[in-house]
Amino acid sequence: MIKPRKSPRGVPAAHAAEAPRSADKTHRSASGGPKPTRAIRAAERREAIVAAALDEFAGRGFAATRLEDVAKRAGVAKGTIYLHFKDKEALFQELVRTALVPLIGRLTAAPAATESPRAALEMFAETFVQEVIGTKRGDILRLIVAEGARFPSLAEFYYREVVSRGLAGMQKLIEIGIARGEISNADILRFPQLVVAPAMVAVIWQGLFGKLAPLDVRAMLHAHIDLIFGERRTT
Amino acid sequence: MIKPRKSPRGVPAAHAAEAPRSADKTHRSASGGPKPTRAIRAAERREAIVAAALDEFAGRGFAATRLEDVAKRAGVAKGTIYLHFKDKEALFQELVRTALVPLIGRLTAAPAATESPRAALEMFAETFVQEVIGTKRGDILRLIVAEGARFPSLAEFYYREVVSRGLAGMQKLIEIGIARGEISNADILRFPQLVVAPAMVAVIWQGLFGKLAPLDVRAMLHAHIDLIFGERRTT
Amino acid sequence: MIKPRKSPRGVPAAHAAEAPRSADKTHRSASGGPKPTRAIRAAERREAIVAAALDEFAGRGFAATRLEDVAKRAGVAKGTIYLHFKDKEALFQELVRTALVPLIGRLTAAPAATESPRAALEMFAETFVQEVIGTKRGDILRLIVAEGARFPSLAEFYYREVVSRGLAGMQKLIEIGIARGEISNADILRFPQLVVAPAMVAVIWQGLFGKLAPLDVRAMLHAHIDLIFGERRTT
Amino acid sequence: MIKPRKSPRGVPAAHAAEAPRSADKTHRSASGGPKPTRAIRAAERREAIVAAALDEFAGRGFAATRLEDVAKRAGVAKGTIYLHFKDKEALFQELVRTALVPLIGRLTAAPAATESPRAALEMFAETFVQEVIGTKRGDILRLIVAEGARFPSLAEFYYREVVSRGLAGMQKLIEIGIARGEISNADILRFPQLVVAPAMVAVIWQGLFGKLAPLDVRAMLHAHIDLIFGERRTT
DNA sequence: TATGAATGAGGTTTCATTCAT
DNA sequence: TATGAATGAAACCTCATTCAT
Repeated sequence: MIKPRKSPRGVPAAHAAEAPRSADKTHRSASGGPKPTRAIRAAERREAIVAAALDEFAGRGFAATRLEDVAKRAGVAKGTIYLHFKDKEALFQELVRTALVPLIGRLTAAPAATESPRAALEMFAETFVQEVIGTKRGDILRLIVAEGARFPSLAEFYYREVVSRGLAGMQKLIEIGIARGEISNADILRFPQLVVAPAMVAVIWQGLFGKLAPLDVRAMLHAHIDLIFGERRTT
Repeated sequence: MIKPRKSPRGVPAAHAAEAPRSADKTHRSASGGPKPTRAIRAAERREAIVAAALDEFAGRGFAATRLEDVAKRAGVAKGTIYLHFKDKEALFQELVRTALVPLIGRLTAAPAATESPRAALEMFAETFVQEVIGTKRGDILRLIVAEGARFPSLAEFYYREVVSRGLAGMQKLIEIGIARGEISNADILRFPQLVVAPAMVAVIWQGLFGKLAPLDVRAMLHAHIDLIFGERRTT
Repeated sequence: MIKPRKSPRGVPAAHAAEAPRSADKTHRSASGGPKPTRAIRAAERREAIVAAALDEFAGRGFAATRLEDVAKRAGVAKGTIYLHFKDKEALFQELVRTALVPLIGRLTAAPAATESPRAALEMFAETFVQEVIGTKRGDILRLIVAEGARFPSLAEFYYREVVSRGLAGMQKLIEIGIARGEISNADILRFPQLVVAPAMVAVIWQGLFGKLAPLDVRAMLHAHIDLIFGERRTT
Repeated sequence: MIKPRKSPRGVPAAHAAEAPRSADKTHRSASGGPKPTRAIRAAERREAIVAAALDEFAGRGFAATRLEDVAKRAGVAKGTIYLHFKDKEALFQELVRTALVPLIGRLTAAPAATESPRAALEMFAETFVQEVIGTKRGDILRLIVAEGARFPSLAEFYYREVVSRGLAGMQKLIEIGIARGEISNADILRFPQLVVAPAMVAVIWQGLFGKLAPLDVRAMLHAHIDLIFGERRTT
């Protein structure tokens, strides 16, 4: 064996992180289609790189992540990354951007789906707990919080694509709630951030203190919904 | 012992750092006070280093900060940093720790004001707006959010010294509010995080989107207090 | 001995670079000529590669030239170059060699014109000005001057095929001139380099300083001929 | 045998090149002065780097030279180079510039020193043979010829500081020669390059063909002087 | 035969850390 | 105690070369 060159002189690593995805040379694209064409293989590799990058960036932050580790984890050579991404920063930004697409879908789908604002918020909370908290999507959120200030274009993108849309959706919901008399505090309308704040804090909490003091996120979000709607919940 | 270069440009190590020197605050005033003793000068340098480190770390994150820049900003030589701190990581952790002391003081002082829970929260909000938002203290908060996951000992310290105490204080306040009938939703007691969440979100918001979409933090926090107390505010 | 990454699976290694294919000039014209045979197409590609290589090598030098750029300029894929040339160095050497053939032809043809030595030299000068200065051939000359020291076999080839022949021709010319009494300084016979030196210098000058201080090469070479023949020129 | 890394992006070898200057830790500055101060040591290191760089660049060209080799040869660490020079290119340009200073001194001193133009030229030739041909200075000249086209600012510098001055000096000399009737061909005045061309060619010749066909540079330059002055030399 | 995605050695450059002064 | 020149391990990125298609 070769000893890949990890922590210089036996310094721990602090971050369990191996198991290169052996790159499944025989894996066909998701559909059971014909044998993998070159294009399909390339797309798979690109995905593997992005997935590996997510793990590494989320675990170490942008500056401390080594592309060699990303490559190893993706099961490709270092140079291969550069066939798909101009440089480390492009990979990082692309990662966040592409990872956001399903996140946006998930979360903006929720409010649109239902009748009552309260039910919509509860569905949002449930979706958030299931699909964000403790998942890669949560890592991405924390990544943006952590690195956003250093990547203005990324912060702007995130604001434009996720934050402003999400908040606009929230405002719609709140308007309905106010109109129906379910929400009494009309000021919330000006600050839809108040509605989402506990979800953000939950993501951060789990990242920082999850090991020390796990948080019952679902219960917390429900308590928050009760607060907004000014009533006891039945559950 | 050898251990020449621990984490290259890198992060972790994860174990505890050194105990801060007793940091004599005995300032010689600018006017011709008693001539600065060696100890005083040393303490001043240490402070200068910490202050410079705060600026640099807050602006670039841990990994991307160069000690040379810290030294330059502090007006000392690179080597001097190592007379005061074991290594980059020790400086970083020390910085956060010492910077937290006044932060803790500030914020836990507020709730201590006794009149009404609502007044206490409003005072907390006002203090937060004035002393945290847009200040170095806000930078520290964001720094912890951004780097905490990579420094478990720091997260633990922060949880123990700030978070758990702050939340305990909040719980006391909420209890009083519930006892007085000012707060109707008793579940908040289980999740004092809900009370602080908007403040956290405000700090993050200003860091990421402050330029794009400034947030009226004071108004938002007041709206949140209204929400908690289930009534319109008079101001 | 290790020989880092050569032929990965014990493949023989492929001996020295090939002889240029007979380079059928039978261009298929754009209009519907006879359909290009495979051999013709291959020869055309090879020529395209060499032509592209000349441009790139002349512009950047050997080490700084990227085969990808050569391929792009030649309109072929990177791998195709390796179907025609063993490696980068073989392409380079081949380029210089094949490019020299017409150069040799051109210049040794000139002295062959028989009338008077002076007329021969003037014809040489004229040919040089028209066919070398400011052309690809000039680039090749500079390329040899620049890289020759790093490619002894190339320098040797150049010396054998071009320099020694050219100088021998010059000596013949000079002998005639001396015999006719047109050249009084017999020592030039020992150093035919003296006759060619200004031409070399002109090529270098144009390459380095042509932009800053253009040189009237033709006039300079004529002045030099006057010098050799010890008289004013009539033109 | 180990031969660890042949010529990676690079060129050849073709250039015996080791023996790091063991950096003489105890060597005082040239004068037998006091023990080396930090500044003196720093200057010595800088000189060692420049000297090593000259050897390497002259032997391999700019692109193919590895700074690691320069460092090794200079007896310093790789990083040390960057304490003295911004990057590889800065080192290269600085090297040529500083190396030119003594060259300029040498050569322009010569013509100024004497009475008759012929004697001046002969002294120039002698100086050139002794101080340039086969020396580091010759390497620099070839380096400029080889790389100048890729470093326009360097070519310009060389033109301004060396070429234009040298040619102006030559013109003065020629004027005197013409005035005295020693030089009959007045056209040379327009092309002082003609006077220097053989020297340039000699440098190139020795670099490319010196091993194959050594050139008696002194004799050649004398023959050239005879040519210019239209007479037999006595020596 | 032609392609170009993939490889990975190796190059330049950075920067935490040391240590002679 | 303070300095900052020096170190050298790594990081990012390039590009000659290979090989499956």
